[in-house]
Amino acid sequence: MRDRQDKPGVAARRPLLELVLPVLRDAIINRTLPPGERLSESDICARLGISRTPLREALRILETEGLVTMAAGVGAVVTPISPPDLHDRFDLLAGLEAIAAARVAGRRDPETIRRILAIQREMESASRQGSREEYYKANDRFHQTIVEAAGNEAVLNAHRTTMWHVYRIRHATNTANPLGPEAARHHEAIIAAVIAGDVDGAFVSMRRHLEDVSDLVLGRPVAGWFGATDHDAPGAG
Amino acid sequence: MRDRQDKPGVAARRPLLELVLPVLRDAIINRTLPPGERLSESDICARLGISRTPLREALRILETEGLVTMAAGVGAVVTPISPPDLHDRFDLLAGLEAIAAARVAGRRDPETIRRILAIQREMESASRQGSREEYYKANDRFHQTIVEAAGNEAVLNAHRTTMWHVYRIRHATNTANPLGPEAARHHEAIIAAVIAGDVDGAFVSMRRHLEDVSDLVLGRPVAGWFGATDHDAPGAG
DNA sequence: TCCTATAATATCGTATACGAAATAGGGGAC
DNA sequence: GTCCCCTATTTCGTATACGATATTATAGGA
Repeated sequence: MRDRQDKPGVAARRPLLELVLPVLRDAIINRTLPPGERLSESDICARLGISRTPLREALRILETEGLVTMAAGVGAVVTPISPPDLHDRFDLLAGLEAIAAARVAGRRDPETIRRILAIQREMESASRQGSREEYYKANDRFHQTIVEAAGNEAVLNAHRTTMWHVYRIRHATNTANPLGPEAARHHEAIIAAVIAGDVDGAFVSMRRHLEDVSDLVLGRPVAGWFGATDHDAPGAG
Repeated sequence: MRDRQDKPGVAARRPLLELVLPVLRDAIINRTLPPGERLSESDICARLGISRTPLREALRILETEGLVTMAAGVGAVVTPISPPDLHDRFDLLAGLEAIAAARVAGRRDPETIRRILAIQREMESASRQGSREEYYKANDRFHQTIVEAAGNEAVLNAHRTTMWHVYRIRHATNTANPLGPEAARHHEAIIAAVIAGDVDGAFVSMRRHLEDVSDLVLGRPVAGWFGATDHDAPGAG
């Protein structure tokens, strides 16, 4: 624990919170800490080699982000996954990306458009080659690029937080849902609106696209969604 | 400090955090703690009669909400007000309420429509009587009702957090900007779309309305906006 | 007079300690 | 055999303590 930089020269003064928070967050997102898992403070402290003070600050932040649920006197739990909650978050995502798309359309920044078109070509290429992995990565970049290009910190933050919740169910949906050609057509509509500077068009087409994705993803529940309960353990039934 | 409920009967077990967080948040929103104010932990602890442990948890939450800015080793500061940041947040607000309006339009719940129309009449009445106070209150209810009626927890949360930032500049804008007749016309368009079940129409008209409000509010900076700095003290210049 | 370096002070980050509530386990009554 | 109650242990909420860093004040020199 005492192995922080002894030289306070360049990059010293890193609160343990900043070390611990991403670790916990990543563990929750990638299901190392599965939904419903009880988070014993002493256990985590021992595992991470820190005291409870910075850990509790991290838990409070995760609670604010919705990744952890805390009950007074009882403790912290990795927020269980609930389809209604996810539906709400996808809706929120639609609003966030719609605003971003509208802004990008309003700007018509050539560099941004160039980048989006390049990603579009990557998606087409991946689609032709049947490379699902590449396709999904490019798809992520497509959305991420638009949100970043909007240049709105508040939207970007809300988007990031929302995506953490989406990522948490990715492992179950990525392979399950072949959201290929429809998505490509939607993307074309969005891109066309952006290039044309059609603000309302970009706004509406992005919302519609994400609502379709939401229906596609949430309309097909996958085993394991409800988190670690005893009666749907892997291999059971 | 030892005056918590001795009877653990009904509503015991209230962490100090839950007591302190709203107090600090309200103080920031209503400018009892003005933008830029340094938040000395020991001072606040003494004033509130608590120890630093729950206070720091509250500060971390406020930091996540964007109301407080913390620098490692330096401490907490009430986040200064910045027009670009506010612009971003108004944009976010537009996306959130647009999604809410779209959902409300999709539902066409009679009770919700009835309520919205009632608020609309209140606004007209207040407008005729020139009662600015009543008008603004009804206006708040109009937006709040739509967001709540959407029934989306994620959107509601994001909206609440965003509104805290908006409230913080209310005192400066409420009296300064006569957003009367234009807003009324916008509201009519939104209501019409909701009643007609026109999802896209509600989505777009709500966004447009809030962008106009944003331009109106942020296009006219008011003294005091940049918070407590020495060189723009009241009466100066 | 202004700048710099050094020392004193205040404040932060983290660890630990303590009281209280919740949970778990065992024994007894029905 | 089942249910309930009581006790023991764990875990949480909060306070306090300590080392380290940032800030401020002070004194010296240019």
